[in-house]
Amino acid sequence: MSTKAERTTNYIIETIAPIFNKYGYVGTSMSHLTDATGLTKGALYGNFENKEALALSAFEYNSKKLLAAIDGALNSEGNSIQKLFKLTDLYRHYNEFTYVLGGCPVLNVGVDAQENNHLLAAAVKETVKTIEGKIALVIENGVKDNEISIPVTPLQFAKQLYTMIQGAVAMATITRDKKYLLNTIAYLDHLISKEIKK
Amino acid sequence: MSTKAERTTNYIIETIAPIFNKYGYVGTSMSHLTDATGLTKGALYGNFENKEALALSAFEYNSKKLLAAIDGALNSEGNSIQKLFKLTDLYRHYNEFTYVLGGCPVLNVGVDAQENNHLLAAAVKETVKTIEGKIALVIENGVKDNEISIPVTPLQFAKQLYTMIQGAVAMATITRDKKYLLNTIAYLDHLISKEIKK
DNA sequence: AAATACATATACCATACAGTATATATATTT
DNA sequence: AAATATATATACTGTATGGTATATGTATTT
Repeated sequence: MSTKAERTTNYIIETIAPIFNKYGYVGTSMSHLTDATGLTKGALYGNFENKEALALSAFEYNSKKLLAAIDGALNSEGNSIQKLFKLTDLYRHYNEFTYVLGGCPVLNVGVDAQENNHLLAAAVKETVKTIEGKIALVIENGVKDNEISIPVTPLQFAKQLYTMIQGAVAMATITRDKKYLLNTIAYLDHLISKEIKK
Repeated sequence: MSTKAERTTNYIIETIAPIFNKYGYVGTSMSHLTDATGLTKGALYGNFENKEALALSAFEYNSKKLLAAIDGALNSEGNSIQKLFKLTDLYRHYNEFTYVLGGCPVLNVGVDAQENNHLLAAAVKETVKTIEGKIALVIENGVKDNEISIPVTPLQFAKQLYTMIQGAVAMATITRDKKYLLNTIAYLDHLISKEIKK
């Protein structure tokens, strides 16, 4: 059984994660957090050193959820091509998926923290690297198994793929229009089935 | 000859534009702005109604600079394909271009203002629409002149193109690695010359 | 050059901010 | 159940925030 503090800590993190993600590091105030959690500053500062620690935990929480979803797609049954389709499927519905997270953590925190919190910015960079690595691994196996043929290295291709996906995420976020996701994913599915599949 | 206030107003806008773009709407404080301009709050509030008006003017200033650069590319001499290459050329060096603006205004303000300032968010949306329209026009003329062949409408293709570009901008911003821009632009140049050029 | 209009600086609001010391309440152990 | 350890609430820092009234300074007009 977990201690009271552990449960409170978890409750705080999952409650504030979408808030930091939506309003950004500077845009989120401690009163935002006390309001949302129904706890006092005493409770928050009893479980976290400061605002920065709260924001970092919030991002890590969202990042883990995202990475778990990506893992779910890329470690699913089937060959490499099928795994990539599972990934594009995730991003086809990324709007709904990220709703509870308060938006895309990579995009929101990545852009927001850039000049406002360097620890957060570094954490996002790390998440990006992890995601690209996961995609690259699937592609690498696809090449090994003679399912996939690409003109660049697996990591390079993974970066290209993820860049296009994040472009759709960015545009959908900025314009609040999920068609960007739908159309880009349609394009990527075409790319996967017609261009890289042997 | 312009009045003193006009000159001061212009000086304020061009000085604060990169600051708002870098630190965001909430992340930028009035003391940031007085420090950067060397002026007092009296001067700032004498020329602008409030912080929001300052931020809107700052974004409009950056937006105009961006649109002017895009116009410079798309209205250059040559056929439609050549114009598109001029556009990709702009984004190949987008890092250097946006340095004085404090980063990409579409990405930075688009993400930052989303939940923090709805007027700003709407202004970015408008800028996106304008950019997509400009690109679509060039593609439309290319189709008319029988230079270009695309499987979707010109506007749809323009949106796809801009989405990929903004993906590279986002990734380059988040990771501070301009290779994303170079590689994506290389891919787009290939796409233009091998896929859509007749 | 004097009078007037305009622009900027100063000094000040009230409020919100992140953070803390300490008291009170709640779990956990004995 | 009592004693102890732990967790949360309260009340309070000092500072920074956006914004303003007014005084001072600077252009522009006459």
